[in-house]
Amino acid sequence: MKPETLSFFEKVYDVAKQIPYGRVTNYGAIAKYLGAGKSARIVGYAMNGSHGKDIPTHRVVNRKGLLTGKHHFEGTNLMQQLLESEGVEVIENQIQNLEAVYWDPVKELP
DNA sequence: TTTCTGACTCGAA
DNA sequence: CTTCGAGCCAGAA
Repeated sequence: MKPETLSFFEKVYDVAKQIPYGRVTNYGAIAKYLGAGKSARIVGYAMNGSHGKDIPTHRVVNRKGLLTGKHHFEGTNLMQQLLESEGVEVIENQIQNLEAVYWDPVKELP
């Protein structure tokens, strides 16, 4: 499989699917893993197109641990509830103890 | 065809 | 200390 044939979105989806249960990551980390450290916004945009796929987009937040994309979920706190159900403490749309649940694809993936 | 926007991040003033 | 701008890719108008 030639990675060149995979568009940026495909790669983003591939990484996002590999986020372990109870962990979270940020857009910049995924972008950096893909070799485009400055394309964090594209990662977020890709999440917008992940609707209907098996992508746990609720595990992807901005680098501050803030649930910037929660507005794109149904209701007002669905994203937060999904994270809390996985053992992630979330207060005011912000992940608490982020370092404990943070998952960096650059370090965790080969 | 060009232009604009978006679930972001970082460096510089 | 705070504030601001530039860069990245893809899709829609």
